Amino acid sequence: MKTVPSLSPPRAGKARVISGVIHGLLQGRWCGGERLTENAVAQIFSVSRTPVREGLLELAAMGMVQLRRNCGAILQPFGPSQLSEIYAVRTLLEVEAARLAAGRISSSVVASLRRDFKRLQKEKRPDDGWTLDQCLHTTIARESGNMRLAEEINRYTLLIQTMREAAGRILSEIQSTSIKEHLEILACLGQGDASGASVAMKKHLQQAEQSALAAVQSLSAEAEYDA
Amino acid sequence: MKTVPSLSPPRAGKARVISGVIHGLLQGRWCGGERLTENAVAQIFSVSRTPVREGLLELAAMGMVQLRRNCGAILQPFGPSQLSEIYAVRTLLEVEAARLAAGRISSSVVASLRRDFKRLQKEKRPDDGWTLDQCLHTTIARESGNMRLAEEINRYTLLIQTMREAAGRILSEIQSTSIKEHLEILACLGQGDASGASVAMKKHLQQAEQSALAAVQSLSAEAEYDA
DNA sequence: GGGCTGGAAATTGTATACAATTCTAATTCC
DNA sequence: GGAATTAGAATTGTATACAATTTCCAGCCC
Repeated sequence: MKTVPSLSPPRAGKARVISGVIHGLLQGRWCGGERLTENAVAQIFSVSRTPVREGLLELAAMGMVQLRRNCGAILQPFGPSQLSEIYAVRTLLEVEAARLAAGRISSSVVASLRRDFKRLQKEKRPDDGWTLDQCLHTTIARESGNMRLAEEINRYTLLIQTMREAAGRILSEIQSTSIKEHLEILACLGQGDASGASVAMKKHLQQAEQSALAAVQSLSAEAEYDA
Repeated sequence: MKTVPSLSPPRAGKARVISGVIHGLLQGRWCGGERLTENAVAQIFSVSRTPVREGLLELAAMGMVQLRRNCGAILQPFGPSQLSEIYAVRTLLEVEAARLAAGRISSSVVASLRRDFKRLQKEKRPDDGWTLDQCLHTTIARESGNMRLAEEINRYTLLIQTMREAAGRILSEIQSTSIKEHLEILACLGQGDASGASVAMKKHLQQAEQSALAAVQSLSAEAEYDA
């Protein structure tokens, strides 16, 4: 029997908690250092404590909250300097991945990605740009040959993505001029140029950081305006 | 009123699950790719599904299992190559932390650690050696100035520690000759020599990797002998 | 015989109830 | 008046029950 798609899917609770808390942090509704008890979070999002606990565990793994027993979840401050720290670690990981991938990635994979970006360059669909960017980073991470490194990178990619979703559409406008950077990374990878790929990746991530920084600042400015 | 210390503390369940699964993986009782459902794990460790779920979430964050919905937790293979990957990432993070810390750490902190190691060198208590090693790594991570980087490093330190505990005493024998390496790191940090600190940290971690590798191999050999 | 549909079993996600611990604060003793 | 102690409240950890979904296999149609 076909069931009607239910209004609130069974595992919506945890996801709502996670994106909701991040949303609140990015918009400055909650400030760092504030303490949220499990019951409070449960009440805020109208779910039971079970998904709250799991959501808080994931948020702690993301570094957005700090769990101390019987003290509630302590919200970590989030602003430009935290974003900068995130990108510093991300850069460290991804530059290494690019270096390692340069000697291992197959030319067909590079060619395929290159084709996708070339097509994107003509068609201009900003939505696909973001997914394609993610795809490139994920592929390079995987092709580094170090699965543990790839996992860490994917963790950060997911963190950025979650932040994007939580922040709304504001972060999605920019990123379109970075196709050239992507193509440069791919070119170096195709030639097996490890140091070139490292440099290109570093440059790309520095640009991404600038974009994200501008977005976060506009977010907090908006929050201030609301207040 | 004083209560009698209970035999099974309330949050022993999650910890038992985590260390138990790691123990089983290290000893080769379970092999990679195997699938464990929540109910199965709950039965094995005689706890309810609640601590099992939370434990599996942490194990997934550690990279020891992979969670796929309605498929059970897939155990990741663990052997010398996985250990090598772990140390590759750990080295990447900690070398950067040492480089950053060299320009920021206060000389009094360096002196204090240096004194502790000097004392250890005379007294020869292998237990304290391990905790002091952890203290050094944690301190350098913190003094890097990048709290996100410090968190990631602590995550790996904790992972290694959990593996040590799960593996029993086997891993604790070695590590005693590394005091010289520690002192060399401290010397570079004291002089603000960033590149020297990087190199010294890298050397130290390469030694640690060799020790851990030997321990893991002896563990799997033991497991083979048992079979 | 192969592919598809249906439904039952297995599995995960959530809610609630309870147990144990820890924090707080008031009370009492010095 | 100050400090230790002890009841109470608040918070987290665990167990169990239920809901929803997914998987898997048997039966059926082509």
